[in-house]
Amino acid sequence: MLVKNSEIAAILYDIADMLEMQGVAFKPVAYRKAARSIEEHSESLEQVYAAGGREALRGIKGVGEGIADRLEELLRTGRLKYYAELRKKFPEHISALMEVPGLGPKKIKVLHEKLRIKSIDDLRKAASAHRIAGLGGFGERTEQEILKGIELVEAGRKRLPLGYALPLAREIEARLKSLPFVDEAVVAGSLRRRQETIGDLDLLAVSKSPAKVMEFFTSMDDVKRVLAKGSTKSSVLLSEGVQVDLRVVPAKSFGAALQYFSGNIPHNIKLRELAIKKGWKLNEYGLFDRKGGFIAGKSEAEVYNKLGMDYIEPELRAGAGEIDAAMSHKLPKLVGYSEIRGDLHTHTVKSDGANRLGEMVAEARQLGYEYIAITDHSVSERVAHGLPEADMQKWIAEIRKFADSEKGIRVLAGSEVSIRKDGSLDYSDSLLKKMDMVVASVHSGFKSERDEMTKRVLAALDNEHVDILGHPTGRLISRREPLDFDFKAVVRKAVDKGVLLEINAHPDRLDLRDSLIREAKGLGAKFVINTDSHSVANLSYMEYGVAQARRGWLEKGDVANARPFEELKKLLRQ
DNA sequence: GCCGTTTTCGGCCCGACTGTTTTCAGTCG
Repeated sequence: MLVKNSEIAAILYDIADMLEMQGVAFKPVAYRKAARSIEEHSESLEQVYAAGGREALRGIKGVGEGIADRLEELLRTGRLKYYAELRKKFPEHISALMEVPGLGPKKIKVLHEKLRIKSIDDLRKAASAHRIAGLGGFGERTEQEILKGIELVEAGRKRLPLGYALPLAREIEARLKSLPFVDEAVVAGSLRRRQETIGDLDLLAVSKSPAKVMEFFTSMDDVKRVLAKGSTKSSVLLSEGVQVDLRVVPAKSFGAALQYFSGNIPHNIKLRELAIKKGWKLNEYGLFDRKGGFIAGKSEAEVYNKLGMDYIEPELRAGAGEIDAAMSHKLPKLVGYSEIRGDLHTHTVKSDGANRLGEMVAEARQLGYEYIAITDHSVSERVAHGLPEADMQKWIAEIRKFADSEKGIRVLAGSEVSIRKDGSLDYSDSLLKKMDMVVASVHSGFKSERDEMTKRVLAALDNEHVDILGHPTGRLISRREPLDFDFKAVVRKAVDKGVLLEINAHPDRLDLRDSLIREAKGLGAKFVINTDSHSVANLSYMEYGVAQARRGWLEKGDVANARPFEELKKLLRQ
């Protein structure tokens, strides 16, 4: 029996919803906190429990005596009586109703009790038949909103990968900035934290004429529906199905508002609790003393400093220990977006890329890089036109020849070599030895058992020619689960053998994920941020990889390709 | 149900928007 963290979290969220529908106070918050922290925990609870028992479960934030009991039962038996009991009180599909915007536990409770509504289908029928308007607290409008809400649910609003959401948000930001009555416009929310996926886009603007800004925003060409429109805050749904929220504040509140709208929620709650302890109040307008006197708010740094801590970079605002670190002046000095000096994992038309060697190198030069490694696929990647041994041999020679004629940028010849089922590599040692750069990656057999996969990856790391472990967990965001292997064992081996762990910057991968980066750093690992580019345009993905590294608390010194070539060389295996 | 340089008991973030309301509850982020 295998229970994934995400499944456990889903059960806890479910419990929270049901408790809320029963009108239970505070417990829902506690269950949600625990669910969230389990979701974000890098190690599977099964392993946590196997290794450290109940005490180890208690060590997870938000898990106290009560929830530890629930988890223990769930992990031991695969069932949870408490959950089953609750489920009996509610129809099977009722939690689906929570997905409908505008419906929360209170309204759902009324709908269930008065109209016996227990599914989206029931809801649609009741609303269409006008049976909902007239119910206490419900009216004509609510009925219409419910019908629209059902449409939204069924259209399936998915979370957007960072790499798709950020350009879109920047485009809207630029539109706002171009307005004469807008003094400032910035991307906030989970986008500013550079979270790997984004639910909706949040923007913040400064203006003396908020009404005009609201008017412009809600009547943009690509607005499909206006979800809310107020004097300082509006939400719209764009035609491509993305929700965008915009808030306007006065200049003196800009810092406080930016702080507030950048979140995340646990981070903000902690800050406000700190303010309360000092007898103050923190909201989006500023930090205020007992009498309502303005203490800070113009800049974010001001707010953090007055609360007794160092400025915290947005990527760190996850409620994962950053506030304690900021108070004791122990925050990392994060690797900067402009500190990357090269890309060590790229493809060309020789295998499955879209651009030629010369074009890739020209673009790298354009980006100001000191070096780039060309790493086309190895033989067993048939669909990716992986090169047979002899062809790769020639290709390496060709790249070398090209490299010799290039001034001002170093071109390294290598390959992204597939790790076979048995842990051996796709090319002979004699060929690997000739390469400047060997990126070893798993491309097949993703479903292998944990032990087998662990052995496979460990064996690959034992090959003395491997420089980098490519996209280590193999996950594809919302499409493919990460490989199951003993992460600690793999990291320890990589550290021992001097293999760099890749942070793959492709928006669909972002692999390693933030929590694993942090864990690996704790074990002494060194990293490299690569784009895995299959075209010149892909080289710009580097930004997302750096964001991921920053979310993993990495400093410049942790990242091999933030170093000049001579230093990088020392980090690579000879 | 969780948690503690104000607490092992008594708190638990805060404000905008909406709709159905004559002063506010529910939802959302």
